Amino acid sequence: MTAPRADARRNREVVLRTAAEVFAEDGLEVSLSRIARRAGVGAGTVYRHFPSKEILVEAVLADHIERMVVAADRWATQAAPGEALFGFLVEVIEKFAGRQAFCDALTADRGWPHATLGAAVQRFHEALDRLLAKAKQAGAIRPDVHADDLAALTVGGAALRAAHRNRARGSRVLRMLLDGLRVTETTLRDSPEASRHETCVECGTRLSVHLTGRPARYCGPTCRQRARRRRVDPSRAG
Amino acid sequence: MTAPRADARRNREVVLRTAAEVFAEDGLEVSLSRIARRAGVGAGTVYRHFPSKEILVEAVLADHIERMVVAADRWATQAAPGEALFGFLVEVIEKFAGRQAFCDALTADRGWPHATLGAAVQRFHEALDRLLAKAKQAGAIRPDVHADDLAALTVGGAALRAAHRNRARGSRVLRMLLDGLRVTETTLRDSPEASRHETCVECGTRLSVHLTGRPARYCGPTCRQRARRRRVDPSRAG
Amino acid sequence: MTAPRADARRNREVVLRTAAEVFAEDGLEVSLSRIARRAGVGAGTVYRHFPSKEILVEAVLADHIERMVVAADRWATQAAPGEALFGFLVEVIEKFAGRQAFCDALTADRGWPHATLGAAVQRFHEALDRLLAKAKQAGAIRPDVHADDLAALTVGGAALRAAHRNRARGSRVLRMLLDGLRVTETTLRDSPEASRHETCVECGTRLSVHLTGRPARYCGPTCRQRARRRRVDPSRAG
Amino acid sequence: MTAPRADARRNREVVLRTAAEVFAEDGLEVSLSRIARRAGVGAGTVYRHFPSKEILVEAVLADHIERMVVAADRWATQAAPGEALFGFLVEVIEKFAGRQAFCDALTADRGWPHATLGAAVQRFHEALDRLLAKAKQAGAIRPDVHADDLAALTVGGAALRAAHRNRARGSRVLRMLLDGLRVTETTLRDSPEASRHETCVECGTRLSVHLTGRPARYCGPTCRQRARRRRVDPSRAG
DNA sequence: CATGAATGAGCCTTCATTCAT
DNA sequence: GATGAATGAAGGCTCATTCAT
Repeated sequence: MTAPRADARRNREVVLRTAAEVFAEDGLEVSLSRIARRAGVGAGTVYRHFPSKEILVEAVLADHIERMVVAADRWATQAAPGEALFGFLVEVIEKFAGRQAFCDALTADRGWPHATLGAAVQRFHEALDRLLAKAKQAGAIRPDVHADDLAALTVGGAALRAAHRNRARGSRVLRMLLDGLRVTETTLRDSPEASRHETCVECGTRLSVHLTGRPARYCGPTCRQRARRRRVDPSRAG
Repeated sequence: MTAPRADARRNREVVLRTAAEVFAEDGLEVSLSRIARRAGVGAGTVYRHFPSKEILVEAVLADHIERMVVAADRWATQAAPGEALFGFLVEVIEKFAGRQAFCDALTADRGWPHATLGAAVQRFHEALDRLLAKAKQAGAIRPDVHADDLAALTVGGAALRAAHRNRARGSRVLRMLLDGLRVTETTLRDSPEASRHETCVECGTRLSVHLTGRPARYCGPTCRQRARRRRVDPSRAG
Repeated sequence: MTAPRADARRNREVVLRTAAEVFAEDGLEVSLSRIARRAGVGAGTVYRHFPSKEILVEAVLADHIERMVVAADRWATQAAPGEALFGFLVEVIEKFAGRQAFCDALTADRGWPHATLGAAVQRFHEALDRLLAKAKQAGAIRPDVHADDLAALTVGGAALRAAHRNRARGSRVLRMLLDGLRVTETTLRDSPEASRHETCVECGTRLSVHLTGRPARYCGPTCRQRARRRRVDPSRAG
Repeated sequence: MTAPRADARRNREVVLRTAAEVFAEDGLEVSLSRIARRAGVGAGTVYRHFPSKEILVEAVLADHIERMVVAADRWATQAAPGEALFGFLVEVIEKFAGRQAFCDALTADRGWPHATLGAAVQRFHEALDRLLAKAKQAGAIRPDVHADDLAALTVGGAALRAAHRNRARGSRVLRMLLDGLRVTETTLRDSPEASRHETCVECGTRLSVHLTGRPARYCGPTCRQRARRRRVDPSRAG
């Protein structure tokens, strides 16, 4: 009863790992038979563990995202808050550079019919949020940055890295961009912590200044509501 | 001689426009028959104008890139150098956000067998280069930025914009990143124009400081050679 | 009323000639548009003169076969009976070598839905028959050879010529074969003119010898009937 | 390891046999789906065994040619040299009559991209050569006949048989032709074994007679060289 | 009448999925 | 459980034929 389990589990691992390799090399379009052949198993075996190609794809993506969650926790315990956040972002970007499908998974709201991937993405966002909160507390990052911003930045960074023909310069540009998120005198003055905001805390639109009354934080009810929704149910965000 | 041409040319336009829409919506994988159906023509008509799917894809991509070239020239004549460059970058990013395939085309060196697309990309890079040169002359951007950096930034920016669930915040993050390229006191001090560099002008690696001798500009022979190649033959870049 | 006729007729000729060339070069499978393009006309013009590809094919084949009929008549008037027949056979074989479709037409009973080709083939057989009759009268060919035999020999000869890698040797083999049809002492003894036959005049099966009664000419009622049919209606032959 | 093989091998056989039938009936142009339907399998199954239509075609042709090689060896061991050769020729002709494509394969030098067919044709020629050599030794056939002549004769014979509406008469004509290859007093006088040749041994052109010097065997250096090439490398022949 | 663009059925081929072995 | 053969629905592409210009 336990003996065959070991075999099966190992097969599952092999298929998963092989699929990840092949997807990374040639995209999600590769045929299942190629994956099966490279994994050294029959097509039927793939189907035993992953009832459809879509499920296999999701499993691969979820697996990689879970690894990023693990990495996030590692950074959290092994580096100062600021370094942890930025180190993690760079690690994700490097890992996902050139793997369009993996990036898509990070932000895709819908289209993935099974829950596995959604849950992994959820955990990824939470881990990112934890790193971000600590970095903010430590004053290592602008306080008006959201976790969503970083998730999107991750995707953009990976695309940038993949697009730059010169790896070294790609890294340099990336560092320049990330440095823009660190606290500066200017950003401090603009941050939500300052008593009076010049731009909408939610979308950044410049606010008209009223000398009387409580200083405005949002450009209008739309952004106020949006920020409220996030506070109530962070998963819905947007 | 002109009579049938009118019909045919209009059909060609319709197919091209429809293909662009469908590609943007569902990616390059959509079937030609779907494009044909949506364009209101038969499959054969698509093939009359574009002898293979690959050619159709390239035509769509090249068309969009050419439009960006036109936009670049428009910005060049209608705005101050700094605004022209940044306005153009934002326009490209907004247009290409969510259109992975279009972005791929911008940086793909090879793999597109027909010359049309390659030529369009070439013109795009040249237009970008012209805007960049003027912006540098006007002191509106860090002088250590290359056209390649901006092309990659464009791709990354489009990905970021597409990835951010909140359009407004996506724009804000983007603006933050682009602002990082503008000249600041710090960047001035780091620029190649300064007498002594702290980082490699080519790749940004921190340089060890030697108090004697001519101040180093590169981290080593690799980067020095790379910069030289670019000066000699800008098209090879990298 | 007559002016456009001239144009049209010329176009018909051009298409017919071009089609013949292209069919000979690349087989019957070539697309009509290629023929039209090479003929310098539009596809519609081809269809004006030949309402379907099949009809065009038949027209080409019939045209070539008619030319052979003309050639047959030329040989009949310009050479001695024996030379006329053998010269004609060689000419047909040389012309049709390597043109499978043209050969098929010579013997195909059915499958060509329109009458044009059938009529041409009929005339070809008649012309062949006339040459054969004269040659027999002149004693230049074995008297037990039928027109059908020669038609089939023509097809086989063309195939042989096309199949032999060495043109000169191909011709030699062909000559050997044709010489087999000329009268020899042996064939004379076997001919129907001899009073007693050893083989069936129709199919060549050896006859059992009966010392009494009228000597048999056929191996049985089947062959007797077949010979009779040919005498009554030569076109049905077989 | 052997279990599924049984099914698969049987399917392969069925497809091969069915394809042969259909090709024989309707030519090489028939669609694969028709073959699949008639074989009682799905289109994909055909592709599993024959990765492209071209490969299937070659497999069918090679299969039939190999059978002829087997038949040649059978004749060689079971009949006197002369009968073996002529019996074999008749068998090939009867089998290939009406199967244009099969005949084409026998003489096509190139155009078949995969080696299978070429190898089979090679073996066919070698088998034919062995039969021919023995027949010559036995004095059962004119000594100036080459294997190439017989290959071409085979093709021509098949075409003749297919073209003749009357099977029995077709056979008779064929026999007449083949008899032309047997040794006669006349041919003996013309053969290369005779001390003085009147025609070129290679191509049959009449030779001008020189009373002095060694009697010529070839009409010129071209034919002499050709004969020499054949002696050195029979596969290049031509 | 000529033109050549439009049509759409059909072909070869691939591949996710099922199922007999 | 594993295997890999079988299936059949698309997809890209061609081309005979029709029809607007």
